[in-house]
Amino acid sequence: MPGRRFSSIAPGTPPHRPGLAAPDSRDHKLLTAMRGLSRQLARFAADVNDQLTAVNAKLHSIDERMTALEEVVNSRACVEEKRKRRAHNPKIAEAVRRFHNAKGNRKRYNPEEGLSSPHNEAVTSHLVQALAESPDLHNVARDAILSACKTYYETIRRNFRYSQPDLAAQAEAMKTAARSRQRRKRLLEARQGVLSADELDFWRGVTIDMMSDEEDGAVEGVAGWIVRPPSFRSKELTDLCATLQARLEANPKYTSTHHRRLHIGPDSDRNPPNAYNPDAAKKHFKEHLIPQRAMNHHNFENDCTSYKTEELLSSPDDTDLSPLDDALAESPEHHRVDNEILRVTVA
DNA sequence: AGCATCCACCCAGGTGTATT
DNA sequence: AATACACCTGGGTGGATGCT
Repeated sequence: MPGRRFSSIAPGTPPHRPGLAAPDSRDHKLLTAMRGLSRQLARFAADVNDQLTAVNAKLHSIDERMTALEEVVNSRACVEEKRKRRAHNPKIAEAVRRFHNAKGNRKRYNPEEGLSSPHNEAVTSHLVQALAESPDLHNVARDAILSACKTYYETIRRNFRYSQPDLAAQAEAMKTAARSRQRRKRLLEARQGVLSADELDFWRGVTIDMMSDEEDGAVEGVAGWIVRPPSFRSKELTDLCATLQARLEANPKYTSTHHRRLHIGPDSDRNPPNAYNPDAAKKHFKEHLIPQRAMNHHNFENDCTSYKTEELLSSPDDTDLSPLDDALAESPEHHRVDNEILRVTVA
């Protein structure tokens, strides 16, 4: 402990000096010394406690920063791993798109034919030839340009397919799914922003799959969101979500800039994610619904496998029932939302 | 200004099929 | 059976736009 000095009254038995003081006086001195020593010990203990608290706080802070750093590094590694298969080169892709759609370009892909049809083969050759001669891409391998052309054809082909009447419902389902996923992502980010230090440990590992769905709806003519919590979420996590949501909505800025959560809907019919961090799953899932597959460390934060296809698999009958109808048809005891708040603020 | 939403696009990965 | 390729699916991203 730097700078700390003990007083000259040393602990221990005072030296025996016969005849210099009466026994009462010696006892008094001894008591005084002991009191002083006791006070010093108390101060010393308090100092040690303070220092330990400071060290613990520092360690906690370092631990949090390390965790955050690990998450960033791991998510980068995950992205790089996933993208190994095809080089991501927006520059080439954009050049292909611009050239293909340029007013002066008369050779364009026909999405009604396959990539290897004579017409589309000719378009590909034309694009590759022209782009390879472009000053911007003169250092780029022809294979990379060819790959970008094929990819762009896929985009055109897909758009064509989704424009067909028989795929309209599927295209709509995809859009709905993407919208829902975006909403859950924003919800997760917003809640992470109001976590307190003592909630961090419990929250660690939560994914967007654990957030409620927010479906478009209306109550008594007021448009907003119908909240549908995941059926597999533990009560503890639901309670924490409620706390965080209340914290968010205590902020007028938040309430004025976010959609209104109108009504408690029935639990979401989304399936639990296929994989999750096993330790986090024990806290975040209902016991009988814990995913069996462990998510590896690399994709822990970002994997959202349960999202895939669930919205697409809903029966046609389901689509006839609006989210509000769903919500109102459900009995009140099933209505559990993140915060149990019915907030209807007329715009 | 900040947020929600839509849209276009990229691209990894899965599946089916033809070829060797 | 192994390989190559075409095609399809769907998650992620960023820009544009409209709303509060």
